[in-house]
Amino acid sequence: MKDVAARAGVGLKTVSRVVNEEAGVTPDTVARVQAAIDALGFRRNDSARLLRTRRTSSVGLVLEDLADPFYAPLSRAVEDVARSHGALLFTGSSAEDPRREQELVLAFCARRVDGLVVVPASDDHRYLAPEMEAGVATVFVDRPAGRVDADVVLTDNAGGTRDGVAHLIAHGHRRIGFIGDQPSIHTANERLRGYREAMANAALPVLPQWYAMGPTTPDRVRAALAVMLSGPEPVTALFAGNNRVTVTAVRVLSDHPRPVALVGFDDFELADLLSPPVTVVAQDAPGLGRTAAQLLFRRLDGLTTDAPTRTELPARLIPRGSGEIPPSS
Amino acid sequence: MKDVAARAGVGLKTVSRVVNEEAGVTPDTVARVQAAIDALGFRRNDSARLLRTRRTSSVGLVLEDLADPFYAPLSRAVEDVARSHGALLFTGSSAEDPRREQELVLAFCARRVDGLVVVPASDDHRYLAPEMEAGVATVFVDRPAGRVDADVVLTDNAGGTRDGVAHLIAHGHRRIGFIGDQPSIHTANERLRGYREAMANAALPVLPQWYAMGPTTPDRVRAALAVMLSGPEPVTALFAGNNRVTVTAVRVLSDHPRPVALVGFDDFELADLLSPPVTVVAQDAPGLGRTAAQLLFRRLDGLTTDAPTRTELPARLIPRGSGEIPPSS
DNA sequence: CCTGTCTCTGACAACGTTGTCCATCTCTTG
DNA sequence: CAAGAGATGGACAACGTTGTCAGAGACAGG
Repeated sequence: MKDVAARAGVGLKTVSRVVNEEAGVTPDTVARVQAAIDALGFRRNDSARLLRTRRTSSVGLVLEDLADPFYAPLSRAVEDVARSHGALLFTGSSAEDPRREQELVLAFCARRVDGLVVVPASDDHRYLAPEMEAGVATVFVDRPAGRVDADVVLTDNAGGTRDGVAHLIAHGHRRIGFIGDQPSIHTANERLRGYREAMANAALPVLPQWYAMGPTTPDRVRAALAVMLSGPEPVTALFAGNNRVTVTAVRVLSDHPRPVALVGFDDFELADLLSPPVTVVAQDAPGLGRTAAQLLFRRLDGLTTDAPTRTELPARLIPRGSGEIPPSS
Repeated sequence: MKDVAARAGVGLKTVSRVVNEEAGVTPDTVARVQAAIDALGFRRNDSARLLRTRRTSSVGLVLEDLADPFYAPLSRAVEDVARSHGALLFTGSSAEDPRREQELVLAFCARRVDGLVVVPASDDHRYLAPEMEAGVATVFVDRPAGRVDADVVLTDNAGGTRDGVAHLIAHGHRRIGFIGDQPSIHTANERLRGYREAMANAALPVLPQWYAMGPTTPDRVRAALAVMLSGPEPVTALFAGNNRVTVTAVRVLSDHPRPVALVGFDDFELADLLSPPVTVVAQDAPGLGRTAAQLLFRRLDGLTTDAPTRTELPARLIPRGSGEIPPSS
């Protein structure tokens, strides 16, 4: 910038004015400065600029896995909102590791991002309190924040599961299984709760061998399914607590002698091409991201200074076939 | 930092030394400073730090769509490499729009990223030349750079397609269709070339109605397929030029009276669960990202100052069933 | 006790911008 | 013609950090 000023024969501040398109510069001078800028290939250093203005026009996004088909559209939605507000996006994957989450968040804060969108991997975010007090707007998405008061955008996991299980009950099922993720994950618990509620609403018992919570690796899911499908009171339908469970269940059930109804939480591409097409309870991943980001910018722009809010987006049942299979004994 | 220094009763520089764990500070002083840091909740401002050190420890990633199932793993791989080098990642989606690509790239450069990984949306990157000269390491991935000399990491698109089409030929097909993306996209052209070469190698003719290039929306693909499958010389097999084409083709072909063999470029989740399971030519998306990022950091760390390189990663044929269907007339 | 060496510490400038404030110049108006 | 107003331009400090360099003690040796 110094060089540009020298070459154009003007003061430093005048160049700054031209670069920022401020008023009060003669067209003639503007042209001279512009020429110098082009000649020198000058590009403003935003780090310095932002050091001065104390706004970085960037937000940080921490999620579990950038490559996960559920989170990828979410991050794209956050990006789109950020772009429309002229902000750039830092992204990072926590890989479900609380330490990595914290590292990323603090690294973003050290870069002085204006705001954060976080899919929590931990249940204790007190480490964020000083940052939030210092003015870093923060929105948690998909899972609630832990021990800190902040905006939260969630899917109605319990409600969605309730609907899905009720759908199975409406099709005549009485013995329904549930396989969910580790109980340490909030959404997994909520879905289990929805399952229990739906069963209770229909005055149906839940046998201990009918539900399983834990890591959703294929072999664990297989094992859990084997238990549910055998014994004197085998399930005639399964609610799969997430994507990975659904996929494994499809594989297992296609080899099973008896047809078993299936509803899965989370939609996935090609669900309608499988045989039978898979009935799912779909979350609105882009909606989560969009809502969270919009909330964030509303705070950043000072349009909201209300107390933190909790938003729940509905999940939508999409009947496709596998959830409408009648019970068979 | 000033506050910390005041509170600890030491000089500014001493605090800086403690924060950076530099040697030459009495343990006693370190403790005092550390206490002040904790008490004040101080966190170093990296923007300022990096303004001084002229290294931002961040890289920018521009790709077509963060939410695309092909690019998501690629970006995750770039992120992992960046993390292992202590760098953070800016991401942005160009949405296949050259103007957006340039905006993003220049915004990243204004932030003074150390390096860039770019999936080009344009075929002219001369605008990057000044930045690269100024020291921004740049690697292009998935598609070659335009009018600028830089590192490039590609998939062997032509070779992969050749293998896929040869596979169909080996299974007895003589009339093979090809549906690809817009000719303005480099990979689409390469794949078309591979198709032509494979046919030529087997001394097979390629009728004009057997191949189609253009936007890969479902209805256009449907239309193209309808043409190929009708007439006096209908194709008995199809090579689908990308993911979206494959999916649409699966839908159309499942309704088709005559079985038609199918090989698709790009693997996708659940391809093995469809009936028939879909034979694909799989790219190594994480490999592309990893290779590109490693190349980037090798340059950043000064381990390589050679001329820009061109790396081609092989594509791998995965037979699953749909590509092994014999011709039927 | 003086000198030299070594260790620890701090003052100061610099990084590249922008905000503040003042100087100058050119009009307009009384 | 003087004075005021408005437009234009520049000097300087500041943002929060680090690199450079020199000062202040401590300690050993002559």
